[in-house]
Amino acid sequence: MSWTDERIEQLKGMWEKGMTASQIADELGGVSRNAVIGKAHRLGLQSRPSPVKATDVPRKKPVTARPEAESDTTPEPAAAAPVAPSAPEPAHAAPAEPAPALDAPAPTAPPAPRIVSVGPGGFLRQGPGDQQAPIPPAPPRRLVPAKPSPEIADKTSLLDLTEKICKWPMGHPGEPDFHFCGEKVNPGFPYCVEHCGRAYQAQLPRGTRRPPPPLPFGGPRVR
DNA sequence: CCCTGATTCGC
DNA sequence: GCGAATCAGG
Repeated sequence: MSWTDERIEQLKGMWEKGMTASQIADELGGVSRNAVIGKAHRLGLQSRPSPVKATDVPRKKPVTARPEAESDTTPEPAAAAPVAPSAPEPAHAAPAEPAPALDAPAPTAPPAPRIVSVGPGGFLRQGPGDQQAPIPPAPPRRLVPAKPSPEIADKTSLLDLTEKICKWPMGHPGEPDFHFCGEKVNPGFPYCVEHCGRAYQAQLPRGTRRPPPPLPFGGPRVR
């Protein structure tokens, strides 16, 4: 399997959405987890929250270097550049939703999002006033043509989307019957109540394949 | 053990 | 450029 433009695109998207390399490899099919990671690096995508990068590892383990008979007498004590304390990541801005413009850097007070409570799926619920799309936008996964809806006559097209109607995709982009849910949204969210329930589930670790809460239309593509 | 991402290096 | 092998950590 080769890295076509489309597959690279998918990789990028999934990687940025926070999917694990395994999930991505799974989804793309025909590639291993390592392949995905390797490709991601080659693409310049880099290390988002890696669970394994907690401690600073100076990368001192050349696998094939065989440093056995290494008589290297230079532990280079102060040779390394004094690492300047890197500026901590500012709040991970989540430009998820419509909100256009509004570029007020607010250099003085970067207010932390006011978390009011935690929703059932683990997503953060915020006050009705300052509601914004929760952290990672919905991860509608790849869908498979399970059953073409017969009532696509009055379908909701891309042009019909507003902040008030559910943007849950129905079908596949590019296909003639692709449309959107079109229901009334759960205020503050891009989806209706029902699809919010699907969209904002905590990313299940991994052992939990998603059989119980069935995906919109069939689940990952099978190969 | 399972998982994760990172890195290396032969192809 | 690709990805298996390997490493390192949770």
